[in-house]
Amino acid sequence: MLILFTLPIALLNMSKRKTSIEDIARKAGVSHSTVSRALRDSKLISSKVREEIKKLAQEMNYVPNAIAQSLQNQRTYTVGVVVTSIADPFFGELVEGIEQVAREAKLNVLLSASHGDFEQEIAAIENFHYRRVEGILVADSRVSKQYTPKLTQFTVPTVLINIDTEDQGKTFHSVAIDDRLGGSLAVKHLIELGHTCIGYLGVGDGSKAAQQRLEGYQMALAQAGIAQNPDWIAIPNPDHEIIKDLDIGKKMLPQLVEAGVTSIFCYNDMVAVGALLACKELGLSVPRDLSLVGFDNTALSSYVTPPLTTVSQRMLEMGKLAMTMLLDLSQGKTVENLLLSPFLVKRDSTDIKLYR
Amino acid sequence: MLILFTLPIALLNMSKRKTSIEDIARKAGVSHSTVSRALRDSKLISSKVREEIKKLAQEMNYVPNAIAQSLQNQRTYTVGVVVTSIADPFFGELVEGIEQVAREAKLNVLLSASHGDFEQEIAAIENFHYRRVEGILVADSRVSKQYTPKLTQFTVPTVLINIDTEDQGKTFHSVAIDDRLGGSLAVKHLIELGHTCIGYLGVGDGSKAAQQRLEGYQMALAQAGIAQNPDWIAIPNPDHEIIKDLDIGKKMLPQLVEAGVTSIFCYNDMVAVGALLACKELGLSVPRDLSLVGFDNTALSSYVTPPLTTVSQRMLEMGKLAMTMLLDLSQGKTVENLLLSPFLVKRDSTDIKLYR
DNA sequence: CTGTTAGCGCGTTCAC
DNA sequence: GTGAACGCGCTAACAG
Repeated sequence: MLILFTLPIALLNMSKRKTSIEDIARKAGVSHSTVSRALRDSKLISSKVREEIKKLAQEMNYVPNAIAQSLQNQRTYTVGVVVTSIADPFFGELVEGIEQVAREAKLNVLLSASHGDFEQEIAAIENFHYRRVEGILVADSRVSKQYTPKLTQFTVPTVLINIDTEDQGKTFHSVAIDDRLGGSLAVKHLIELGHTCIGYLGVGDGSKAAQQRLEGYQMALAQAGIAQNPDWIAIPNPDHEIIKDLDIGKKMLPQLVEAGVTSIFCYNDMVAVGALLACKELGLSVPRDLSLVGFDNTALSSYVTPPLTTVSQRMLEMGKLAMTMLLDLSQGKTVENLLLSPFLVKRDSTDIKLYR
Repeated sequence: MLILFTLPIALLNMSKRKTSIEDIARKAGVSHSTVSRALRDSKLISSKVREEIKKLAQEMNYVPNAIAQSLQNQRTYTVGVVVTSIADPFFGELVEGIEQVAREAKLNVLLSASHGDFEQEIAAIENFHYRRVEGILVADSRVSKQYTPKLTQFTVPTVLINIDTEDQGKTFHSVAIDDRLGGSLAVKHLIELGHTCIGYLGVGDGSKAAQQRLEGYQMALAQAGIAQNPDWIAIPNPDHEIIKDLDIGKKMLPQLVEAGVTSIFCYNDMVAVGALLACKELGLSVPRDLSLVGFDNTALSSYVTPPLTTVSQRMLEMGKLAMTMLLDLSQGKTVENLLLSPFLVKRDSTDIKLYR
């Protein structure tokens, strides 16, 4: 009878359930708390039995159970990260940065993709909450403003990345890139090269980035006292089917050339590459006939011909800073929102204006 | 006395600790198990108190504790993923695929980067074990063979991605790309275009991929009955300082041209782009004077001029398949290792051989 | 239908 | 130095 009962239990233990401190306690003829102490190098335990228990644990290849520990410690050593798309090299860099400093702080990263969908973003964050993460990072949500009501319930430190937080409460913190400065840098560079007919080639989403880069463009022109021409600004109608940035660059370039610009600041590298391709079709030489500046400093920008002058986003750094901020936050420190300054990367797609 | 004791506890509850089913049970005047059942829609509970409890839970904005549930269920609904670098767009795509099917299966993804370091890979996997993940995915480890001894201890289903498993035991499973076939596809394409002097431009790491792509090249030539020339194979000395793939392409191209090839199969897109740049410097036109084939089908390949003919890796699909395999595994199904067939993407860097 | 009890694996008093 | 007992939050078995 006794055998009939112990057999299946033993089988279960062997097959699936991992060894616990109770298992090794039984084998060592001590109590489970002695084992717990021995494994944690408590000085209360005689060094003799401590070594013995450690050896035993090794043999039974014991692996402590983080779940049980979490329940006891009230700590999960986990942070949650939400990005719109993992495949986007941009967010890849960002997550890399986050993971690096998380790892140093002995924290693990739980990753979720929202695909730009509001529902999925909320679901991901609630799930993180459910799992008791110790911090949350949300990157580049376009629907961020709808967050506020739902998110204020959350007690977990949260930092938003590349989201406009000007109108947010004190609940959230953020690190973002200064797109206005970026646009301004690009245009100033062109001005320094002697250009005065400078175009802007943008995209039609209503994003904060799009708006601010354009503002940077206008600011730089105004500061230099250069007259602005509406025909030099090309932005596709937002009603249009969503087309790829590359195609936007391709299709919109001719009208700017037509309008007489000698240089163009493009919303991003993709648009710039599109413009570059269009130039080739038109028989225009870059930078001889037309100077082009991109934005983002994606890997792409250095491999096209000619390599693109562009504005660097520093996503890796943003990830590191955001995670560092999260760490500070969970230690009760007060933090300041960060607005990172992008910088110009000069390559070969820009040159001094030729007077022909 | 009683007040002195309850006050700090109450404060603690208010400040940090989230509301538990016990909290809401107390407020509702029922037992905690009644609350548990009500929340889980047990039919044992009268619909009246069930609704009442649910409303109460809502008000106290109760969020169940996944940790406590895990301890009880013996399930974590978590899988661990190890990649060498998250920033690499390649792995970004892979992880995207993994996350997509994980999400459908209600599983969360714990992400770790190894940076190609053996120690870190092991550490990541042990950490996953410690956290009781329900499955592990490891991508592209070059030191995979050293794994076996350590990893056989693990009972968690594990699938290896893009790792040669021919010599591995039955403990692990894998999905990988057929590099040999890929190389063969590329070269066959060149043969069909009339080329007979076909070069191979490779890299000097001793990876399985490097070796098998070269084998594919040789196989295709042999099958077509085309004579092989050692001078048409350019592979940098592995002793050299580790240089970037792009530079390898740039530096090694001239010697192949010298040797008289009319087309080249490059180890990857990066090498091919390097070769492309070198061609420009030499005044060679691609594909007029020289046809070039890459490997990987990175975003890059479609944006250079001319767009690169290349072999597609399908990382997104690999991620999906690997995760699906993991799911099957944890359901006790028997699975077969997968060897994915890459396919050729024809673009503009290859053309029929011109007789001049 | 509902309450009581036990237990998931572990850390931690509090006694001995 | 060591063991017994309790609690972390929850589910499930067993009583009523």
